Parts: sequence; C-alpha cells; structure tokens
Amino acid sequence: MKKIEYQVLAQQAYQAVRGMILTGELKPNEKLVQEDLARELGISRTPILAAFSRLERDMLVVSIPRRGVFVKQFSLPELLNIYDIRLRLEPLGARHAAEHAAPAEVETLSQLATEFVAAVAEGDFRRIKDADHSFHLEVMRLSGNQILYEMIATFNILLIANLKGFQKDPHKSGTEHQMLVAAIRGNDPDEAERVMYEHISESRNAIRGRIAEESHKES
Amino acid sequence: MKKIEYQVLAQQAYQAVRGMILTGELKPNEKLVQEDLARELGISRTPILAAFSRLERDMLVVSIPRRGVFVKQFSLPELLNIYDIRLRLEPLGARHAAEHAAPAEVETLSQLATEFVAAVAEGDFRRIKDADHSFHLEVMRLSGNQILYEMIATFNILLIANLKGFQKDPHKSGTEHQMLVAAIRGNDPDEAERVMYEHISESRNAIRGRIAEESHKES
DNA sequence: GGGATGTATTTTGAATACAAAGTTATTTGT
DNA sequence: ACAAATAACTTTGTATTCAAAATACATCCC
Repeated sequence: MKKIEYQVLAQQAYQAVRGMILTGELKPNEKLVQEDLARELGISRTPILAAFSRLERDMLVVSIPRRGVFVKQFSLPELLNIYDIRLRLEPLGARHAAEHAAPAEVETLSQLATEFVAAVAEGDFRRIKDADHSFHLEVMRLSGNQILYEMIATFNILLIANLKGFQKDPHKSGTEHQMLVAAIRGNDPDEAERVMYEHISESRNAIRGRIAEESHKES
Repeated sequence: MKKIEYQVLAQQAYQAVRGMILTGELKPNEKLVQEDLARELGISRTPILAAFSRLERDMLVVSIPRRGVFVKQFSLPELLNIYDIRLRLEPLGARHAAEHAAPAEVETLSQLATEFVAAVAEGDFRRIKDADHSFHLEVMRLSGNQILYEMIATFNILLIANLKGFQKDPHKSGTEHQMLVAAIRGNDPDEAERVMYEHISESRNAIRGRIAEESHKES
C-alpha cells in the first residue's frame, strides 16, 4: 500500500512564505498582508493564519495584534546572542554525536563535508550556505537530541535570512568540518566538542567585529 | 494615561489550555477536541486553532494532521535531553547576568531567592515550583539575551508539566540560589557560571538516576 | 499652509458554514 | 459468533461571512 504524503495547506503556506523570506522576496520589516498572500497562493486566509503562527515560532516574523505580521529584522547584537547560544549548544551536539554515531551515519556526514568543500571550490555562495546548513544539522541529528536538532535548525534559518555573505573564510570551515568528521568517526567526544567550539567561535568573533565596526562608524 | 491591556481571544485560549495542561486537568496523550474547548471557553474554534499552534511551538502538544492535537508526554530520556540543553544554556545566562546586572535588578533577584527559601520552609510544593521557575527566569532576563530567556521559559514549563515532585533537595537549591545572587551581585561571571552549572547538574543527575531505576525494573 | 477632526476604506480577528477525512456503530454474510 | 463491509456520526481543515479596529484620505478650522 502506498502512503500518500499529504500536505496540509497550512504547511504549504508556511513553506511558501518561509521561502519568500529566505530568498529576500519579502524584505525585513515588510508587512505580510493575509489576503495578498492568500490570493497569491490561491487559498483562503485561514491556513495563512496558521502559517503565521509557525513563522512566529521560528522567529522569522513578528506579530503585533490588530496591526499585522512583519518580517523580523535581527540586529547584530541579537545575532550575537544567537551565536552565544550556538556556541554552547553545537559543541554539546558534536560531543554526543561522537559518543554514539554509527559508522554508516558517519559516512553520510562525511559526504556532506565533502559536498561543502566542493561548494567552496566552486565558489557558489548559495550552495556553500546550503552545504554548511546541511552539515551542521546532520551533526545535531547524530547527537540523538531531537530538541537540540530543532533549535539549531531554526537558528540556522535565521542566520541565513539575516546574514549576507560569510562570517569567516570558507576554506578554513571546510578543513574544520573534516576535522570534526574525523573526531566523530574516532569516537572522541572531547575533540569533537573542542573542534566545534573553535569552529563556531570564529564566526561569532566575526559578528563581534562587525558590531565594533558599526559603533565605530557612529562615533 | 493608562494603557489598556487588551488580550486577543487566541491568547486567552492559549493561556487557558496551557493552564489546564500544567495543572493536570488535561492528561498526557489526551486528545484536545476543538469544539469541546471552544464551548468550554465560550468562543469559536478559530482562536482555539491559533492557540494550538502556539502550544505546539512550546512543545506542550503534538499535532497529527486530520487526527487531532494531543497533550505531549515526554519520556525520561527526552527530559534528560532538555536537561543537557539547560546545563549548557543557564550557566551562560548566569555569566552574562553577572557581567552586567544593575544593583536594582540584583535586588529583585535577591527577593525571588528569599521567596524560594520561604516557600521551602513552608513546604508548599506548588509555591516552591513557582518560586524556582521565577528565580531561574529572572536570571535569564538579567542576562540580556531575550532569545535565551524565551527558550528557558519554555523548558521550565515543560519540566513543570512533566515532572511530578522534585529532582533534588530544595533546601540545597535555596542555598545555591543565594550563592548565585552573591556571585551576580559581586560581578563574578566565572563563579556565577560555576554555581549555576553545579546547581542544574544535580537535577540532571536525579533524572539520570530515575532512568537507571526504570531500566532496572524492566530487567 | 499646517494641524485637527471626521469619514471612507482596508485589514484584521472571530464566528459560522461546508466538505472531506476519520471514527464508531451496525449490519450482513459465512 | 465473528469478521468484513457499510452506514451513521464526529471531527477536522478550509472557506466564507461579519464586526471591530486600524489606516488612509479628505475636509474644515485657525
């Protein structure tokens, strides 16, 4: 018997709107008008409303009662806050991944690391971001902590939506990804945690640098 | 001029249902029937639907399309996953609170620590849980990281809804809360982080103990 | 001309209506 | 008597309708 993968309209609406935000079709602070979106997607306003709730959960939009829903714009300090959290959580995930990843799972991860390096070699920004996203997410999946996985997934989406360009040298990232794969393959939790910490720490410092620049400009 | 605190029905429904889950009026795995809730609250199904979305975001319910929405039941391993995350995040919040909490804010926190001790002295379970919740949340608020605050708020709610009784000696918790206040007051980030880590670590170990018991019983 | 006031339009939030899927109960055949 | 099939009913998901609030616009007054 064939299982029909059936999508609720609200789900489709959620993905459609999220896509529009990620591609920049919907700009930060832009108001999301229910009827416009409903007409564009060819559905009624009801599923749009449900989609808004999920987007708010993902922190991609902000809802102000009786005023509307707006694409959320993160400030650099807010992004730094997110990095502070990632810097604590992703090393945890890397540790647990190293503790109990099966060989087959490590191979999948290794392929994602290879894809990242390939994307860097090609220089395709979009592809690099996607590969990075997939790699980090796969590590969290291997950690076995589902809640952790979902939290990092959300943060990654936010960073993609809010950060143009890269935070650090992608070649260096590629090397670090492969070091992490090695640590997980070798069941070395301490090393996995350390590599992930350093890896994210540098991106975080890049954001700090940007904040320093900004405050310098203002003075 | 007085600001009118106006509540959207969806918001009210959300709080009402959340309360029912926290008090145990709605039991784990129980199905939430839209119309029953709507009738009980004297509103239509539409705001109930929006409330469901928010409850799902808070992980208090699980939605299965075309089947219904059910009160989520966490297993002990899942609760341990949550503790693993708290163990990484709350020390971070304590550190940042110690870095830049204003004296007036520290006083508010100190009062919450006192209230916790008073609740322990009285022995009122509900009051102890509330005081603990308020204290931990206030530390996160003082950290200045809004996202961190919201994440911990959600986790606390989950733990309240899923853990009956305490994880550790509340008298010990009271002492640790006051040690933390001292560290924050003295602007000692390292000490604040260490105290919070130890504090949560013990609760986490209590959960691990419970998991060990369970697996022992089965054998 | 600039600001305040009132009116029209738009947009949201909630209630109701309806069709499709799921659940339960009943019937039918062996 | 039991299992399969079917009918009756719930319940969900979506659309539509309606009322209240917010925004935009025009008019009036100074």
